[in-house]
Amino acid sequence: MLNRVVLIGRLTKDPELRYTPNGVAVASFTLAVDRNFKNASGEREADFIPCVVYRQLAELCANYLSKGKLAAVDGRLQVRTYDGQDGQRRWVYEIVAENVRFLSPKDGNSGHGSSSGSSDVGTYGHEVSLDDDIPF
Amino acid sequence: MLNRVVLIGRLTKDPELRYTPNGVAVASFTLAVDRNFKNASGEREADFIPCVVYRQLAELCANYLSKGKLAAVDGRLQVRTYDGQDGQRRWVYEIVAENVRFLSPKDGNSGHGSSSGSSDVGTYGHEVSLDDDIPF
Amino acid sequence: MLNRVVLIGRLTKDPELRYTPNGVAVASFTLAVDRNFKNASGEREADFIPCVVYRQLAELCANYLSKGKLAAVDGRLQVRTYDGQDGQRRWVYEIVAENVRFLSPKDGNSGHGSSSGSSDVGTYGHEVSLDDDIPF
Amino acid sequence: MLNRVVLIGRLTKDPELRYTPNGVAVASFTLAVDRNFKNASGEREADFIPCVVYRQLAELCANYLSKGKLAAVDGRLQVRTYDGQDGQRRWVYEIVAENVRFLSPKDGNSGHGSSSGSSDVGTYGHEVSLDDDIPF
DNA sequence: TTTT
DNA sequence: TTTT
Repeated sequence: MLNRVVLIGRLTKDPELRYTPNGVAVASFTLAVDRNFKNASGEREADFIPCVVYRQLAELCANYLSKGKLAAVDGRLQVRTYDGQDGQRRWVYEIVAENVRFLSPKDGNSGHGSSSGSSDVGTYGHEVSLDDDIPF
Repeated sequence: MLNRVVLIGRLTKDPELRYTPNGVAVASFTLAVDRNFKNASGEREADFIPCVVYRQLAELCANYLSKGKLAAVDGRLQVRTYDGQDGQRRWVYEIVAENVRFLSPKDGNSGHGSSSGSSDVGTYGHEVSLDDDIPF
Repeated sequence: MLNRVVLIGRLTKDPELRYTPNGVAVASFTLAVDRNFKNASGEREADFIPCVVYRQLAELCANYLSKGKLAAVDGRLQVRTYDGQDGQRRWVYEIVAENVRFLSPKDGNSGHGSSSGSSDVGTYGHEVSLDDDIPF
Repeated sequence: MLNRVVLIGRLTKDPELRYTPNGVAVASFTLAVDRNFKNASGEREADFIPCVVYRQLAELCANYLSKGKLAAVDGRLQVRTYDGQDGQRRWVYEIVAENVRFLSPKDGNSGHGSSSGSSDVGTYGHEVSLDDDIPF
């Protein structure tokens, strides 16, 4: 009926970009979302939450996001089921992202690779949206 | 950093109520959350999403909810990990509910069991909250 | 950047249905959303939150919703500004609903009008969606 | 019944910190939340959304946030009513924040004022939470 | 009264 | 292992 998820976290790796047989872009990545409480031994753990994105937004994610980048994901929690090679049924939980916001400063063009870690000064919280020109 | 989930769906079974060794009530149930699109064969599928609730709210859920009842859950997605008896690492995904709203009419007192299915006329969307008297 | 609102409440009146000059249906209604805490004098107050819906969903709301009905709204908070006839600038806050779920049992066909108040036994939590057939 | 809002935007000004007669800290600020569509003249507008925060989180906001900073707010939409000096009833809409995430890099200590605009390299998306040590 |  |  209603299924709404909002996450803010950091990518554990660079996103993976694939294409479906019919050519639809699919990006997947995992967000490390820090919990806001500490465990028994005083450490702050994180939930590692898989996310998938489709179409144009997938390609934007593959371009703008990389390991360690901060992102906000707005979507729904989807549960898929499949039968493992051992005959066991497994469940896959993942967030199907409808919107992704890139919250890390854009990497400066200082010549090295995109997931270089320490980023130059740049803008962030910048606009990358698929909903352009659709007032309602 | 931020982890927020809101679901509306129906309980697939009566909730299970347990207590931790230190006496904290824990209720668990699965919500069937209908998707708002149909699959290739024209059927509307559902995501089956496990939820847990703690303390007083757990006991309220055990009292008010039963198989087939409609409920709204507001909480966060938590991922736990454990090692199966086959030496394989498994992941458990579940919504830790911070608020639960009971959206089905209260069962009338027509004498039979709680998950009797067809419920009498009653009120619903009624208030059951743990946050009473806390203005902010 | 990100603007997400989920509400569950009851309609304070029947929805109003209008059409823009270019023929787009617009439904508006106010949800009374009970707070989950009590005020100083022990009463539970509600927030009265204006909502607008466009296009096909507007017409569904006009058909399915009426005063007192329970509904869930998923959308964004929008702030419009206008200048009053007294030369004062005013602000309008409203939820632009992207999804609406009808949580009250459907009115039975007992012959009287739609906002008759006491509803017959019926189904509820039923599916009314615009997103049909759009898997992603 | 259920009232959940998540926003990401930039502060239009430095937060204002006050104290209630009984000594409760209250911070207020407005978030400029860019819309993800453009208006008729091709510009991207923003919704300006007032937020309030209480207690310890208020003081954290006053310390960490300033004009132009990016923040995420998780809370509820509250509507207050008051009668203006002109005898007219007015409504105040504001987000009562239950959690705030600071998404801008921390200002470096380069000696100048806090809202100096261009911030030095620093960490961001850092943890500032009131929920520490509360596992559930 | 509005931010990048 | 799944609900209306």
